[in-house]
Amino acid sequence: MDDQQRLMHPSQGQVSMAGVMPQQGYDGSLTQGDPGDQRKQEIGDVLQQIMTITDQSLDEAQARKHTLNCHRMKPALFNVLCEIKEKTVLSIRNTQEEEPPDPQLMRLDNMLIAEGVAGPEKGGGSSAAASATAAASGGQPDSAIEHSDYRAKLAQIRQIYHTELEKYEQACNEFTTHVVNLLREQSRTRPIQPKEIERMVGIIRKKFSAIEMQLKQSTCEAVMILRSRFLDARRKRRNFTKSATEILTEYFYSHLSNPYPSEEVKEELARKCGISVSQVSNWFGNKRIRYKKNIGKAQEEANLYAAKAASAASSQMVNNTPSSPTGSSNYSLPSSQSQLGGQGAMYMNINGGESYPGGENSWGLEDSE
DNA sequence: CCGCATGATTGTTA
DNA sequence: TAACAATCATGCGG
Repeated sequence: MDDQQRLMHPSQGQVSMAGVMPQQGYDGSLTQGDPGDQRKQEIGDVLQQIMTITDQSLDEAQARKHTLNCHRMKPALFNVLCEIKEKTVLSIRNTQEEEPPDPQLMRLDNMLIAEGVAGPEKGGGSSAAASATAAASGGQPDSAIEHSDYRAKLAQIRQIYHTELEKYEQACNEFTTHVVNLLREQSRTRPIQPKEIERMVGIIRKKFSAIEMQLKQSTCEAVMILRSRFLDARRKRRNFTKSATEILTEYFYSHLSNPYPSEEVKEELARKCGISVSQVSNWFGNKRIRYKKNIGKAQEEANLYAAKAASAASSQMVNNTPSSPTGSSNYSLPSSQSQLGGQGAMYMNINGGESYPGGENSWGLEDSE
């Protein structure tokens, strides 16, 4: 409050000087003997009273203001103040310019809107979380819980953000109204142009928008942390179900010569396993690389699935191995599982103990199916 | 709690 | 652009 009052007083010092010194007498007389001195004294007193107004209690000030306003010299003095003001205000006017919107603020705004914190409500608070759960549960049952959890937290952030924003807004309005009223009140004693009030309002708004920006910034941070905690799948990695892993592994080993499922197959596998296509792609990517890295270890697993494939295929197999066109993809197993026909056998490809899966021609060029 | 398994991400490459 | 390779970060059994 005091700040604002003082802010609006910069001209007072000048006024007291400029108003008194030249002594633009109302009767034209300049520095004359007694009458001039007396007038000078009077003006000095009036100015002194104006200056001390803010230091006084309200009642006292009110009374003094009243006497000041009724003072016979008030109108004249007021005119002088206006004149001086006119000169000084010009310089103020030039200094204030419309600055472009802060890019930082725009970035924050955009992000908040993108995250659904600011801007139009996406479905409406808690019900949004519920509907999101319902929608997601069709596809990925596991992540649906995470998702709704995330939504709930986001809604929480959103609520806090809006509450705070509202608070600021209210405080800003209250403060602005207060200051405007104060200035209006003061404008009876000293010259205050509407433009100045506007400017003051602008200053207040700017201050409050700076606070708002801080709020936005911390909200953004909170959202980022939330995201990293909930949406970064790495943090919430879940192993696939046993059956899913089994399906994938089985496919992998039964297509070991070319473990690159097509998009359609990936979709099929994804559907069977209850995971996404990209997860299937990830899985095969990981599997291929890890198989290559450690064939020795993979052999155990390979044999297992080979046995499975064999038993599954045995019903259809009569005599010959169904697919052994060249030596390319079917390698015979060293010992115990030697007669595991079909594709199951080829993962035992032994090429000098080197860990490369297709020997001289690594994966991809030949397909067993 | 440690170490390995494993799903996901990131950067590079052909 | 998909695959690869390296790496991250969590899951989980001992």
